[in-house]
Amino acid sequence: MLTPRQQLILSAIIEDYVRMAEPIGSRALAKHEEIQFSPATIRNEMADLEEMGYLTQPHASAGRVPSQKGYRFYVDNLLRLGQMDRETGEFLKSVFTKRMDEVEQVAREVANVLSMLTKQTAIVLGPKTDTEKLRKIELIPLGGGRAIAILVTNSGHVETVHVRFSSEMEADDVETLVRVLNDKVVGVPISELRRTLYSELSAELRRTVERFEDAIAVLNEVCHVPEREEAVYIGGASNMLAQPEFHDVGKAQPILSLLEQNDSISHWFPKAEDGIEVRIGAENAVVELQDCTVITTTYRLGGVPVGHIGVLGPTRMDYNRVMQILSFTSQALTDFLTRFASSG
Amino acid sequence: MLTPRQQLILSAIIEDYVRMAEPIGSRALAKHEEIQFSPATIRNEMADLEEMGYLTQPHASAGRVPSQKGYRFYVDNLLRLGQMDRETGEFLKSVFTKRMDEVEQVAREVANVLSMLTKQTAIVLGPKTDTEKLRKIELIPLGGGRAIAILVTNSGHVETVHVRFSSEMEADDVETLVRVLNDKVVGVPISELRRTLYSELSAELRRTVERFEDAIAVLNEVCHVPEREEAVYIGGASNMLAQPEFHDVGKAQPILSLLEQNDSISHWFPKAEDGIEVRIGAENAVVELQDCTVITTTYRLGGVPVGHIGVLGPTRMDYNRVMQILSFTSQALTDFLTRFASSG
DNA sequence: GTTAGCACTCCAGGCGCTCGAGTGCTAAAC
DNA sequence: GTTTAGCACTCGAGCGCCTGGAGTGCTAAC
Repeated sequence: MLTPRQQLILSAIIEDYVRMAEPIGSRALAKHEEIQFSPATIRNEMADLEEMGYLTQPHASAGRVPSQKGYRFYVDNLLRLGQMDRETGEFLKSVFTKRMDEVEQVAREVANVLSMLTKQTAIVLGPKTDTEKLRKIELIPLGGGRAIAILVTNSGHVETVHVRFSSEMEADDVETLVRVLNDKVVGVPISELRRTLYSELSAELRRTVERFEDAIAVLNEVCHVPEREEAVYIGGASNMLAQPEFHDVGKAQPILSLLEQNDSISHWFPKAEDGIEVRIGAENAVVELQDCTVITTTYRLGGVPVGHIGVLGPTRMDYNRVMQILSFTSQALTDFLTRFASSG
Repeated sequence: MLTPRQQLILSAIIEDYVRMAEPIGSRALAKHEEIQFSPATIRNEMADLEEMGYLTQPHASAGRVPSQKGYRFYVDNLLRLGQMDRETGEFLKSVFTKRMDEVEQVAREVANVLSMLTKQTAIVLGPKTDTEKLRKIELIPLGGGRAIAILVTNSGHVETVHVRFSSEMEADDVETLVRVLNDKVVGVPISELRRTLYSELSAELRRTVERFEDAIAVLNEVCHVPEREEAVYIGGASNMLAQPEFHDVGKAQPILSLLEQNDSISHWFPKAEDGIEVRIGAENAVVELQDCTVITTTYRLGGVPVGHIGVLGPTRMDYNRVMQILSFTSQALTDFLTRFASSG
């Protein structure tokens, strides 16, 4: 375990390094107000900290740089999440007072604001609409064996899905199908869609619809909706380039390229159910992120996690500030969605 | 005017420079098969070409680099758009044989494929849905003075818009409104929506609907649909970083940052109505693109331009190949949309 | 346990050198 | 007159050298 003094020094090194982006020497540290000992003492402690793996030295006559283990210890034990500065709080609050009718717009806005405030790359996942209940289904035939199914949820979210079937359906059949669907399916959560449709509808439809197979085909494609990938919104990917660690294009390119593969993001994105998750360097599953930190958290609707927000940057990151901002934003977004859903 | 020999040399320099990304010297040029004169002759011609502004020299003892004027002359006079290589053609064709039900999916796919094939950044705008005709309008009340209007066009495109009004509307009124809307508006192009609604509906609604103001509020918000920005899809923005001219992060960042401002893109994106448009360097209106070339073209639906595709990269770009690919893709996309619309 | 002092290490950056690629010019060849 | 060979010249990239400064580890004194 680290002595209080070692913890103090580790803290100071990390906080300085996050600001300066350059190795921190003993002399510089000694200038801190809260550090009352001489450079020599600091040097001794630094040597110990390095031996224990919390610090590294880029080369013999340079200052010290926090290792991943160092950051980890800092995040786990040293960080005291204080109050966020008023200004940022006010600003964040103001963002959610705008009129935003569509969830998509909200998510985009959050991604932008997060990236602005942190000067890093922000990622917003979701919200999942799985748990939302269906309000209405509409089926619009396009002719030529195609149709669009439109699903509206309680909160006013709209999903559309194109369906195909082998032949023309009779207008009567379509009407019947829509009526039956709406009878059975309104109030059912999207995630339950498949089960409900199969268990409750088959019999009914077989009786009432002439072209039974087509009706089933329609159902089948409608059932793809709950299996869709979560939507992904990215803000400030170019902020990556402003970080000194990515001044070398070769370092930055794989990461930006990773961010372009939208559908892979939800695979490596840490999705803790609760609280704030911090993945430092090699803790990330993906090779491209070995020198990055991803901090994420959840936002909720009706107490249930429905999506995630996160910030991506170099391991040299202002953990304190980013965690404060994420935590605040998550709460604000949760509140917003709650208002949104209840008024909708 | 340039002599044929000067044109030959300019061509060769550009084509070599596009491949090598390094200044081209007289010796290297003389190795070309189609160039039959000695380095000394080439040097003389080069000096002339430089004097006329078609070439520049990074420094006194370096080779020559094409200037913007040089590229412009090349594109206008020297480029003979030949046949695209079979392989690329086949690949592009295969892309459009996939099942793609939603225009959005098609656009995304095109952006990705274009960026892959050109190894540059690809941009897809649109398609505009302005000229599409309405097939159906649905109005789904959400309670609390909110509702969703769902507009389905002939081709199966779905637009949704959230509307608010001062108070509850009666269920009867909603029903009436929907019925009247559908009566009057089916078959009308989206771009004519506002005009049609105002000229044909006011009177009718005043007679039939109880809460006239609310109905008007709904119409008003529905009318925002045709005024929406065109959708923007970007593929391969990170390819930018692979170009040697953007190995300096400071050069690349402003461009990537520009690409992130989605709504500004349609302002600087060249939108020729016809043929292929090439904007070289300072021909671009935006400062960020002073060292870039943007090549764009149109795709159509029913003979009318409905959107644009383009490729963005450094001025040192394989104009020939990119123009071939864009031209082919534009045609393929036009064909696809035509099939899409006629079957839908 | 802490600190002052000192010798040591190592990198960044400036300087000078060389090498090679490429030029422009001149004069000879065609 | 046009083309080409030859040559002197220029310039930057790359390498080695040096120096200054920042930072360390160690030792000895407090």
